[in-house]
Amino acid sequence: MSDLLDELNSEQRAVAEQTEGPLLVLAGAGSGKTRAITYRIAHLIMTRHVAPWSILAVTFTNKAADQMRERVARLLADRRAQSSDSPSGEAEIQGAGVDGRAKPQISTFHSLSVRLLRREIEALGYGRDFAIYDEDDQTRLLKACLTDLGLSDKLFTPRQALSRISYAKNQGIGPEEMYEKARDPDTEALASIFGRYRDRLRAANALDFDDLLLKIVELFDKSPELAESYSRRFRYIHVDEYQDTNRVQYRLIRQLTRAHHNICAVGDEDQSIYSWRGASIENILRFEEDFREAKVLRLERNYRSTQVILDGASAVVSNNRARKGKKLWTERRSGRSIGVYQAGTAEGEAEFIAGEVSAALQADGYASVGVLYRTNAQSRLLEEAMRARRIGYRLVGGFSFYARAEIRDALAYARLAFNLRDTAAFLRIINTPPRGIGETTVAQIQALARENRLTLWEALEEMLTRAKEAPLRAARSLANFHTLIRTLAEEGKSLRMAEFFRSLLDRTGYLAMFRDQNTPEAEGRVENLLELVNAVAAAEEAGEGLTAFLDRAALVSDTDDYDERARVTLMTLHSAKGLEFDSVFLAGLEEGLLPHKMSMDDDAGLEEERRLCYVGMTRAKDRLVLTSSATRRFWGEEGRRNTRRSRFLGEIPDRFTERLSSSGRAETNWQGAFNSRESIEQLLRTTGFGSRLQAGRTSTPPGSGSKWRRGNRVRHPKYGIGTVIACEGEGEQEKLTISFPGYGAKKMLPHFAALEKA
DNA sequence: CAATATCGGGTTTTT
DNA sequence: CCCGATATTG
Repeated sequence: MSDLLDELNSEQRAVAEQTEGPLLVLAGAGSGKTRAITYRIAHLIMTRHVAPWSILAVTFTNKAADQMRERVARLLADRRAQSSDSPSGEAEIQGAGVDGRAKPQISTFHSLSVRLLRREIEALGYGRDFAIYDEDDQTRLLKACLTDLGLSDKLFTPRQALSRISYAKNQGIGPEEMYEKARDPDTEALASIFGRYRDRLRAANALDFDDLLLKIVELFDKSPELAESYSRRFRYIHVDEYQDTNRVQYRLIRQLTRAHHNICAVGDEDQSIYSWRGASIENILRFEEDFREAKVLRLERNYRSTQVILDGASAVVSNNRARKGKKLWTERRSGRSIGVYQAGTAEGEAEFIAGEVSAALQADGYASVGVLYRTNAQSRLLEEAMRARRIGYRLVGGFSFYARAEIRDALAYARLAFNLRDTAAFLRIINTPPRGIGETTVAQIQALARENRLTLWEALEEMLTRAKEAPLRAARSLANFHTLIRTLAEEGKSLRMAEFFRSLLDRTGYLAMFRDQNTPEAEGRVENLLELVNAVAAAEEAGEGLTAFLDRAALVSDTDDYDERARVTLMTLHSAKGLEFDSVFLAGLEEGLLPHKMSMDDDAGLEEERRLCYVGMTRAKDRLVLTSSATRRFWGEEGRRNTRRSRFLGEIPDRFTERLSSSGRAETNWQGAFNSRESIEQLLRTTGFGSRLQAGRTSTPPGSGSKWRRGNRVRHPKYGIGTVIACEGEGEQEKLTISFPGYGAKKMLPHFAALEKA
């Protein structure tokens, strides 16, 4: 039998073969951990003949889950095709059906929980048609709670309150406990807000994101038999990004492994960047105590980056104390030094990056480029610079499709039709489009609901009944709205999904509202809505029901629409985890930005910032450039503020870096000190003269045609002057062998090596 | 009740 | 600077 695992290195292979008992895999950046897991799953199915449905893999993002699912499917398909004597035989033995139960369960924590809860939640007194509240819904609800309690939003902004509530929830703390532990009146107030928030969520038969995990854990606590039965079903459990699990997720994992200890946790303590969301690095550090018979394996060979990038990144992260420590290595010895550039202004920084990106794209038509930054606010300047150079880019973060108002409105109609208790959906669309139900009327409904402990929908019906005796101005509008939603609820049951949505958009007058506006913006919204119908139709074709579709829409996140084909991607460091690019530009390496000022006061915070920097650096395969600006304007401030270079830059030894000039070329260290525009600018600045030198520079597209000949004298940023002794290949593949006095012969790609004729 | 004008406050990271 | 929340007008 041809061995599947021959395609792995020996460390990865060990991971795949260690199928029984607890296993902790410490996998460095770029060490092929996804590969190890996917092969492990395939190995379990193909070689160990484990039933696919008894395998579970949990990830944090939909993107990671999709990718893993795809890769496993491909592995299985390839192998089945290969065992040609029984092309269908094996599949049948595995019980491959169309119901999906024959596939391994690969999903995010959140979608796994939703799946289980849709089946089991009645045991907790919720209806199975529960709604999922996203941040938008949560904020509305929280504001309503503040009003209920007669509190102004001065004390806490809804956002602040929510984030503290969320943190508490993830620590497993409820309102009562928060109240008892409160040491100050603010926290006491927060506890009462929390309590009200919880009650109103429940009354709306709704769960917020945190509840999705919390409730399943609660359910398993309440019914150990149920936990036991799920644990027996999922006999082989994999957890990706284990370092990012929080307490609730940890408890869920413990519950699911109670019938066995077959857990394979994969993580990297150096990439733990979600402690602010309750993730605890402790989970990975104490794995061996939790599971006594645990085996620990390390993946330390890196397949992604060049040695110099790895060295630079390791140098930074090695300043952290809380880590198990590991040594990453690669066979990609040669590579261009890490570029370091300091611009005078943030605009200049963005222009520099855009220029470099453009050059990289010209040099290699297939190159992928990641432009990474700490805060979303930084994206604006970068976007502008990209547009100025007509570089196509994709922005991750910001507003995803399902976060757009028009899409959320349309979904709210569907949600309300499906679950009449859904308060957030009700409030969202009761007067969208305007149908004569104004603020005052809505307030009346809410008051009625509150007094009589009714849902908004029931309160609405009650008002209609009363209106028969005492006339009510908005009665007609309310009755129309009532009929509308009733009709939709009916249609939701009888019509096919795509039809239902088309009818919904039509009956509500929602689509017509935009069509009438006749503005380009409204046109875009119409298009989005039609796109939504397409998405619904596609889901229907894939056999997905309305609930499943709405669930998925609720759980999509910004990083999910990351498109592998986009060549240039702009995103935050957090979103970049798990991705890789040929070239990476890391912007804003300044004190206060990276490390961010909100987390640089204590050691734990600072270490997390350092890990963030590490994550960013290790996304790069061939080229890494770190940029900063000497001044920066903070949200519309009049003047610019002077910045200080990030301490992380100082943690990278000079031998791994090269200072870049504004043309993108490496500055020769001593000679060129004051002969570039950039350094003159710098001089003027430091001597107190404002520089008016503006960026009218022309970026020199590198390496067009073969300009290298044997015998050429060349200058290399790191090795100095050398002589070309051999040329091979052409274009991007062109490879030179160069002899440098004192370093010997080096092979290098001029495209990456920033060679200059000397 | 809806549409437009003005004001004030806010940015760390997100499933 | 950009957004949403409020005040004012039609």
